[in-house]
Amino acid sequence: MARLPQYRRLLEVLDARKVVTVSSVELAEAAGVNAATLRRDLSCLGTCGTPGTGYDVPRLREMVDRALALGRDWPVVIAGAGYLGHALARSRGFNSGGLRVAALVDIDPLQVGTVVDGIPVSHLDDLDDLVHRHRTTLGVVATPANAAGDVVRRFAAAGVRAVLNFAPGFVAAPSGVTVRNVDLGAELQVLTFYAARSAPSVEVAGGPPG
Amino acid sequence: MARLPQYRRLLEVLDARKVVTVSSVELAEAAGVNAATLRRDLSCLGTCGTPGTGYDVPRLREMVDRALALGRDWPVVIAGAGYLGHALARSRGFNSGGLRVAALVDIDPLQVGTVVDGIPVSHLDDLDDLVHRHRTTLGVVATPANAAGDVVRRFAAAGVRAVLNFAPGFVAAPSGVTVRNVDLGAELQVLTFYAARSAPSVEVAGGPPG
DNA sequence: CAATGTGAATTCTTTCACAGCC
DNA sequence: GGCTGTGAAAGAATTCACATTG
Repeated sequence: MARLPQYRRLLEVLDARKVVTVSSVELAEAAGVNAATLRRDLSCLGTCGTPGTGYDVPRLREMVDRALALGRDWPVVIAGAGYLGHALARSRGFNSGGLRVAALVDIDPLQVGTVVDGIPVSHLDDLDDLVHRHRTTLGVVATPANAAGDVVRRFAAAGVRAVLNFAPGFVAAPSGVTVRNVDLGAELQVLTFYAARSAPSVEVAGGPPG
Repeated sequence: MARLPQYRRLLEVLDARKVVTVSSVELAEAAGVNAATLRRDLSCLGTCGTPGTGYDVPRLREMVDRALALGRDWPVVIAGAGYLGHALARSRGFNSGGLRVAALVDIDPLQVGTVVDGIPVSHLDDLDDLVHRHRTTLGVVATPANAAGDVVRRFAAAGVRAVLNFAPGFVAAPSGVTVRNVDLGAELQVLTFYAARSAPSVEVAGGPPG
């Protein structure tokens, strides 16, 4: 479910505030979804709430983490050490819940050999080596569009199981690999549509699973 | 439609290659969607293909641009001049088809006054002024999570019609404003789910319009 | 003949509404 | 009384299949 990370973050906040119990209505409102939708989402994780009371925050948080398979170590390799690669490497979302940016690769000689926030930048040609050495199953593409296809294939050949691609344009998934394409420019282009019509609304991006 | 920008990019590529005609099957395959889905998407723009032949690339491209209201000038203001703000300000997706990053704002004294790729970085307090001066209707939030709510409200107060929020956590839309929340960390967390189960597939992110 | 555009069917998602439990 | 979990209804999105058109 694409909404689980959203719930996870809210639970993190509640937990930090020592809130012990939360109802589906409260959590749903904070997440910007319908309460019934939230309850159905959570019911997929097994029975996790108590009727009349609500959800136990630490327990629910743990169940969400288990569903997302967080909690174990998830070393990530990012291809592309430009501004986007830097931003992702330093972001909390890529370095929490077991996720951890283990290495960056690039082809720019000025970048290769530098260290970003404690993470070394290696050459793209070392990708296979790095993936094996760090036991990496997740790759991220933050390169220009024309390099994306090649990089995804390299990730796949190295044995990565899933790739998050930020380069614009559709990249097909090599067999055995899940590829998720996120086009930041496209997100903005969709907004021009709404701004032109000016029909106010709230959206949460996240592709349908399948 | 969230897929129109995807089609737009493919048409751009075909146009550059001087391809004059394309069939729904070809275009759908390149975009990673079903041909019937593509045809229905395009039929919303009005009749634009010729049976027996296919779609005229330049003409279709123009129709997609019109549907997305591209072609006119879309000045964008980005809040947050960290690595992500830099990446977005320089990206082609934010600077094509009429879209144009006109200004950046930050609160860091080290950033304010600098120039990024020809775009000046001003102080957050000048946001209202900048939005009016550039006639901005689109805002982008690339700040830390704790600042996002405040910045969105500032954008709204300044009269922006739509905001793209990259800060994690749901930000509710002030009345009259469309807010699109994109959480890059969440995209990666969803991939852990697939990597753990290792069921290969391709996904294209993009929230359902609502 | 080849390929669009679209009713009809299918599938997926969201929401309602309420039985059951605390 | 309040709230969860879920069957059933409603609503969207996708896909099929074909009449229609160049």
